[in-house]
Amino acid sequence: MVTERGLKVLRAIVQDYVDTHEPVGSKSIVERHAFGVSAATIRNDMALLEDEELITAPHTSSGRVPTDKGYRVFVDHLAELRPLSPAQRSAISTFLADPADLDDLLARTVRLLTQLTGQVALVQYPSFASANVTHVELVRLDHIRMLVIIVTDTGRVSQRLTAVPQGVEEDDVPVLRAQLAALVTGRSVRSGSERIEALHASAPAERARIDDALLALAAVVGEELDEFRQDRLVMAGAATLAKREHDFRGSIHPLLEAIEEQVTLLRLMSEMAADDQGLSASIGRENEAFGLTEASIIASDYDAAIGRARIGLMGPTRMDYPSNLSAARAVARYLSRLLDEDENRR
Amino acid sequence: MVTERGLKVLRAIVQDYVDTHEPVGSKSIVERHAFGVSAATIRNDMALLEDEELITAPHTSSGRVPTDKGYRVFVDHLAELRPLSPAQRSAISTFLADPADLDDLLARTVRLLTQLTGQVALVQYPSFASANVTHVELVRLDHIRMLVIIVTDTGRVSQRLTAVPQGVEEDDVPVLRAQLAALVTGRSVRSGSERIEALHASAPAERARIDDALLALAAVVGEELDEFRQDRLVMAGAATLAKREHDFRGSIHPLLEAIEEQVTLLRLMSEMAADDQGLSASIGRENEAFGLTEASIIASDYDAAIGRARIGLMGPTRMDYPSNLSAARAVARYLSRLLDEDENRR
DNA sequence: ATTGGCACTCAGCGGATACGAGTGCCAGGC
DNA sequence: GCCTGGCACTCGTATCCGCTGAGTGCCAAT
Repeated sequence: MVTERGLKVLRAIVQDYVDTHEPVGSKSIVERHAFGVSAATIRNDMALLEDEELITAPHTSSGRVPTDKGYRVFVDHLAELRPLSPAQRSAISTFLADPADLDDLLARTVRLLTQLTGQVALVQYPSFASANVTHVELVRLDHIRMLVIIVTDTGRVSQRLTAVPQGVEEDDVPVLRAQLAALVTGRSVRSGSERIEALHASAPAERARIDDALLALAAVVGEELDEFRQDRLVMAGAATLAKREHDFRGSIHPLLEAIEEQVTLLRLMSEMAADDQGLSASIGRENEAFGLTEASIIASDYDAAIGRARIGLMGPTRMDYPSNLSAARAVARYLSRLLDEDENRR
Repeated sequence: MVTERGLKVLRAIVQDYVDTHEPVGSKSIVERHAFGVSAATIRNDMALLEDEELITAPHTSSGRVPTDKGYRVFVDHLAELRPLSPAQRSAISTFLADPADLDDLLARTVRLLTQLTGQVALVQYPSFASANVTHVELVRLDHIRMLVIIVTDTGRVSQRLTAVPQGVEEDDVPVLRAQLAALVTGRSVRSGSERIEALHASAPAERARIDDALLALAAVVGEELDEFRQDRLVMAGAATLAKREHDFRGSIHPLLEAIEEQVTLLRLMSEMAADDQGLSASIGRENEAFGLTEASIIASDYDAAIGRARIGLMGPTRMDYPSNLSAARAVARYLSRLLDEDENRR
């Protein structure tokens, strides 16, 4: 069992270690923090913390370093986040002012986050899976080339150029357009995609009555809708890793891999359990299943009109959790507000 | 003046150094390469090469290492590129088979290149500046939200969701569409963009006669066209850098920076002068103006229907030029062929 | 429960030494 | 005139050694 003072000692160790990047000893603790006790007492507490595997000594007779478990307890018992400076607050609002569209907003958010924290920033797109299709547009470019455009109520637009081998006459376009629209407009992306799948899976006899061109176009629409269902991620700040590679036991390779393999990070971010404030952290070896053992990821939920998504930060296990959590939360809140306004304006 | 054998010695030094990553001495040269002379003779040649600043000794009495200038001479006097292995050849064709569209093709190309060479791969999009606008489509989503779509003859499509504050009635859409089309269809991206600029710069009296909605939409079209004129780049393989950071005098930071700052790399790639085969290389300090001094970039032109563009590789100055140049050339040729076929099919 | 004291441990540092790969130069040979 | 073997010399790297100092664990006293 860890005592009250034991927790304070742990906190001091984490803070000092994050600051100095050096194992912290009992003496330096009493010097830097106003504990009312002597170094020897702290030593006793540290021995207990070591029993609990919250801290560890890199070598006999050296200062102590928090273990992953220690960081975990530290984060869970965080008294308070470090509030943002006024400069940081104003940076958020100026940086995110007047976004052109969602892409632009999230691109700026990710740059803002990496600038505020110096860490790799991750911004997850809100999922479009539950968005509703409002428009399907069909444009005939020439005899066989058609342009299919899909718009959802969340403002996402996607288009796809496709070739219809059997060719399409200009006169047929309105009919095809209406048929496609009947298939998916007003429906959610998910259900639209399912209907198209059903269409292709239907009995040959039934399918024979359907125009081949329609079938081909519907297939394209289906593919596009499936793309809507995939989560997306934008990132920034990878360059900052190079400066601090010794923070990652020498190799930033796993981190760069993860950055290129967006899928891993997406899964990781989705699986993290958030607290009541929407904040979450995954520390060190807790990420082992995702190929990361020397890195921590913290994330904060934000609310878009469509649903929740997350923004996150990835950095060394030994990161400044109070500041980073606080920055992530502040940006997430601001983002939610912007997206709500946006929703109301429509 | 460098003798014939001097050149052979330089070649041996570059090859061995790339292989072993260690300064190469006169003795090891006569061992590994079938020179018909003794180590002392090689030493004399090396002294000459050092006078020409093609090689240098890291410290007195150590083996020699090629200088940037040495690599340059090596590349310029490259007798022949190392031919690709059959496995590599077949990898190219299977990897690039049946691309869905240009984006897909280039995304695959970049992954292929990084896989073939283990370097960071760069693929420049062909410039759309000289493409011609074939369609402008206008879709009314609701009273104020309009969707503008632009298609070029090169198959690139782009769309933009925009709000027209004064609102647009459904009945007005065909007129507006026709007016926009008159402005830009059939014209090149460049000239279309210029006409729209002229429209906005025209005298107030004249502009007063133009519908406000049209002006707003034309502005959006103009912005999109400008975006067509910007070059784009896709990259892959950044993760491979981490393993080899000591190849870059310790810091891969400038490289990661360059990767995040795509603009720099784009400029660098555009400014490189290609030889008659379409190959080019920029070595070490030759890239100083772009913030890179420990890296080399090699590039190979490829022909898209629209015009030339480049694919490239970025790696340590001490890279395997014969193999990498050869890989880049092979992929570029294959890419050109695919894009030509594509053109013919239309 | 806390404290001062004390013996002990061990990483890091600087200096000394040995080693060896590689060079430059020279005199002699083809 | 070019090539070669030989030789003295240089200097980076590895190794050992002893020292220092920060930090610990434990104990007896408060």
